This record gives sequence, structure tokens and C-alpha cells, in this order.
Amino acid sequence: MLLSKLLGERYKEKPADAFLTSHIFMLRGGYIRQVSNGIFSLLPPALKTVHKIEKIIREEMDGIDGQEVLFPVVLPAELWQESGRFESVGSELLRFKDRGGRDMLLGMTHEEAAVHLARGEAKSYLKYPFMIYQIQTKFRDEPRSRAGLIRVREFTMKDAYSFHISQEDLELYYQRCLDAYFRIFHRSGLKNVISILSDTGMMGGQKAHEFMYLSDDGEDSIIYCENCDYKSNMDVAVSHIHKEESQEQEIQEVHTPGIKDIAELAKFLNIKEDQTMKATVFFRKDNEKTVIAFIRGDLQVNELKLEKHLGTEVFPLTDYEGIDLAIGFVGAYNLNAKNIQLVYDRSLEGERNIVCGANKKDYHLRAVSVERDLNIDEFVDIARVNHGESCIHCGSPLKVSRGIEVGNIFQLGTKYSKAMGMEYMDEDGKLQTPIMGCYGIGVGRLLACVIEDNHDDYGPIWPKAVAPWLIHICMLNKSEVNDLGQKIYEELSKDFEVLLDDRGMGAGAQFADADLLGAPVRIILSKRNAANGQAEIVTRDKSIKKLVPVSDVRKEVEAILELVN
RNA sequence: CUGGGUGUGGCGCAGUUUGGUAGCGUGCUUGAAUGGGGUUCAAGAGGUCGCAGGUUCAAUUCCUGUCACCCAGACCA
Repeated sequence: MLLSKLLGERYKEKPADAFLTSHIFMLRGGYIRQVSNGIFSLLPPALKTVHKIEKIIREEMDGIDGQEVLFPVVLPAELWQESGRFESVGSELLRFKDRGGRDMLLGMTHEEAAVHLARGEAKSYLKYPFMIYQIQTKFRDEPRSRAGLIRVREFTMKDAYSFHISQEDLELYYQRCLDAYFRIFHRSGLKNVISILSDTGMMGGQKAHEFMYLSDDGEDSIIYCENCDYKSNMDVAVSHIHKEESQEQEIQEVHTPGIKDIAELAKFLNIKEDQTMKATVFFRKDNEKTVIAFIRGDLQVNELKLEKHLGTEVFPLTDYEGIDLAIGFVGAYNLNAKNIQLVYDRSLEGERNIVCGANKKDYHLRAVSVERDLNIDEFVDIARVNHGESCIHCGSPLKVSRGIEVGNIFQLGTKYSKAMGMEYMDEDGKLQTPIMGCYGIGVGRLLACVIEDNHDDYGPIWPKAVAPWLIHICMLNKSEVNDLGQKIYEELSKDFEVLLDDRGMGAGAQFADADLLGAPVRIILSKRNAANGQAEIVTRDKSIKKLVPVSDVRKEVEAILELVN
């Protein structure tokens, strides 16, 4: 490719709307252009890299016996009505009507389409197990897309669906897929990826893992133990919390004027936050009843855990109108709780001598002991895990990290196959419902993460497996070295993807563009070196830099390509 | 959806307070010089100032509405 012909302006300045490294470089380097909120066009450099990532994905999916298929982007509502998701999924599902007035939707995931296809084609146990996958556009009307390709509305995803005749078989395959995922990420140049246990969310199912690229710019929080193997999504993380022994004392009312939050309370009474009890008020979505979650003062309620426990979504109380509670002074002792559901976090179990609200404006109670003073049937885990709490497996301190989810895998069970009436005939001639797994990777997000993981101050440092071009030739004194450059370009182009900067610009401009395009190997031709029959070869990461005879350029380039990642 | 911010040549911005018909940098085109980290000089092209109404002799500027985009949160396979 001649750089003079490459479509895609490169910018010197950071675009105003970009903050994340990958987003900045993809805009500055002419990789992507935003069309609308969360909707992008890809230019040649990005698309070339996407194709390479997809090739790796295909190889690994084929390697675990996947069969590639292609489902439609536009699906009829009936299919999603069969699974129940047409109604259950919210407005992130883009619905519309065709000319005949029929309800249609844009696929945001393809379980229904996969079952639709598979149920007609796999009626005998002899076909099982099997996996079908596609690399296809998805559309999710995200409430808020952001950060370039990290969170978008329209994106390419590899999604795979496996079908099994036993749970054991699903678990075996699940593990094979997990291994294949790591190979995909590592081959794509993403090193800093871990798999963690995750919530199954709207997919349903029993077990799920997320693959997280660890990065401070990530949207998700991850809990992990540095000592043992425990790793988890924040939403399902558990921990062992420290408790301190304390002597029981007489309950005593204290005047705490205007002290409404735990931090103020602890300061006012000169105690630690873990010597208090916090009450957080929520509403149930299903029946709009009030729920009060009690938890030790130093901890926070994990709403997702609470929702799982209650079996419904909850909303934090924001509108105090018509609420018969002393907001800010709610306590578990002597609480008039008719029509209110109470939930107690595990952190309160056995606590003695703690401070809680007195259910009376401007008053708290001292020295409440949970067992002595409160009549609690059940303690549940609704606490958010915090940095420093102990690992339930080994007791070591847990750490919190940020991450970007680049893939996930689910054991779906029979949720979709059953709902959609998929059956096969087993050895005994009986009809059975297959067990499913599903497996996703966001291609564009992976691309962005590869840049996050491989760059310097000037641009991406593409791993050679996914670099848009492997070799970038700069001609610093074009009039003097043009013939030489063209010759090397033609020669190397026979076997490699080569970019030739034939624009005759200043050295600085050429280097800056080469950095943004990130080819692993750069050949620099100049009048000075050409006079000595030499060319310079440098790697994009600047780790190798050498002068070689012009006649050896090809040999040297090949050798250096072997050395770089 | 809630809160905040921004819309002015391809990109980055000034101008708006105090109305008078648009400017800078960069990029682009042409020419010349230069040639190892966005080099220099000269000559050009490019904008109904997001959109719609209103006020006014006159609106990029004031008022109203509306749309889009960005950030934080909510939300999120």
C-alpha cells in the first residue's frame, strides 16, 4: 500500500471527544470514524486488524470443532417471543416493524436464532455434541455508549452456541472453550487477561465466566486474591470480613443532631465505622414495597446481590415523600416495620455494642447487640466486597482491580432449548432436551484492548499477528532514494504487507504517521545511508535499531520479524 | 433516564459578556527551498456559526424551542 493513497487522515492533535488511549489513537491514526453515538465506520487499518483477529478466532473455534454459520441481523419478534425475551429484555433491544406491520428486532445476541437453526438440524443424538458460531454484527441500544470501541451500540461479535446431551459433556466443552479463549487473546496480543466467575445476568444459566482485560480504565470491578486462585466479578464476589469482639452494654439513647450518615456519626461519637449499623432503604420493582437493608456501617450494599435475594429489581429510595421513616435515623431496634421487608447482612451476625438509628429524628442508639436485642431469622450476604477483606478460601487480603470484559462464556442449561421446544431423540428412542452453552467475544472491543495493552506515547505498537501492515518504509529524501524505496517495496510486497511512505514529507511527519500506524518493523531510507549502500531497520517498539547493507534488507527484515512479538 | 458540558471550514480552538454579517493554528491545493521527530516561505480553496422560530433596521452573539455529541451516574451477555 502506498501511503499517499491510503484513505484516512491522521491528526496531530487529540480529538476533543476522546479520552481513552485506544480511542485517541484510533481517531488520530485514521482507524475509525464515529457516525453516531456508539456507531462507527472502520477504515482500512482497523479493518485489516479486525480481519486478522477474526482469522485467529476462526482458527481457534474450528479447533474446538466449531462450525461457522451466519444468522440474520434482523429477526422476527416471534422467535424472541418463543424464548420470552421479546418481553423480558428492556429497551436495549431495538424493535421495529416491517412494511407489513410485523414486529421485528435487531439481534443483540443469537440464542434464539441458534436454537431455531439447530432444532431443525439436530434431531438425533448422533449429531451431538456440536457447536455453531458466527462472526456477525450485533446491535444493542446501550443506554450510554462510551470510550471509542470499548462500549458501542453496533459491533461485531463472535458468538458460539454448543449443544450437549449431558451436563458433564457441557462442562468438558466449557473448559475447552475457556482454554481456546485464552489462546485467542494471547495470539491477538492481549496478555493481561484473566477469567473470572461472573453473574449470569439476562442470559440465565448456571455458571458463567467473564474474560477481563485488566486496566485502570475498565468499567468493571474485579475482586481477586493474590495468594490463591480466587477471582470474581464484583457482583458475585464473596469475602470474609473481620469482626472485633466487644462487650455487651446497656442500650443508651444519644442525641445526634443532624447526623445522618455513617461517616459523620462515627466522627461525632468518636468510634469506628464498623461499630455502627447502616440502614439503606430500597423499593421493590415488582410490588413497590419498601425494603430496608441493614448492614454494618463500614460496608456497602451490593444491589445486585440484594436483587438476587429478593428476586426482583430494587431502586434506592430517592423520594422521601410519603415515607414514614426517620430518614437518616433508621435503626433495626424498635423499628415500626409493618409493610416493610427487612434484610440483614451477614456482617451484622453476632455484632455487639454497635450504634444504630433510633427511628427518631436526631437520635441514635448506643450499644445495641444483635443477638440480645434483635430478633433476626436470617442473615444474607448482600455486601459489596471491598479491597483488603479476606479471601474465603485462603484468608489472604483480597484486591480490587478494574477491567474490560472482552469475552464471556455461559453454561445456559436448557433455558432456550426448552422454551423453544428443541428436542432430539436419544439412544432409547426418547425425546430429550439438549443442554446448551454460549460463548461470546467482542471483536471491536478486543481490538481496542489490544491497543490499550500495546502502545507508547506516539501510537499503537501492533503485535505482528494483528498488525495492519508488517513493514513500513520511510523515504527521508524522496528524490534521492525513491527508486531504492520502490524496489524494496516491490520486493517485500511479494511476501509481506508493506506500507510505503511515498509522500516526500519531512522526516518528523513520516515518523509520526508511522508511529500511529504502528507497523512492527520500519525501514528508513535516507540519502545519508544510501550513499553508503545502507538502510536502517527499526522496530516499532524501538528495541531493535540497526544499519544494514541495502542488499541484506530482506534477510534482515525477516530475521527481525522473527524476533518481535 | 438524572445531572453537568459542548455545538463556529477536515481536525483543534478564539469570537458571544457589551448584536453591525467570521478569525487563528493545523490540515488540504499550487510553487519554491528543505530533508533524521509533525521544516520554511509564498500564493490559494474551503464555513447558510447544529436546526427552527422569535426580538431587532441588523443575530454566531439576545430570547424560546428542538436536535446532536461528550462527561458522571443509573443501566449493561
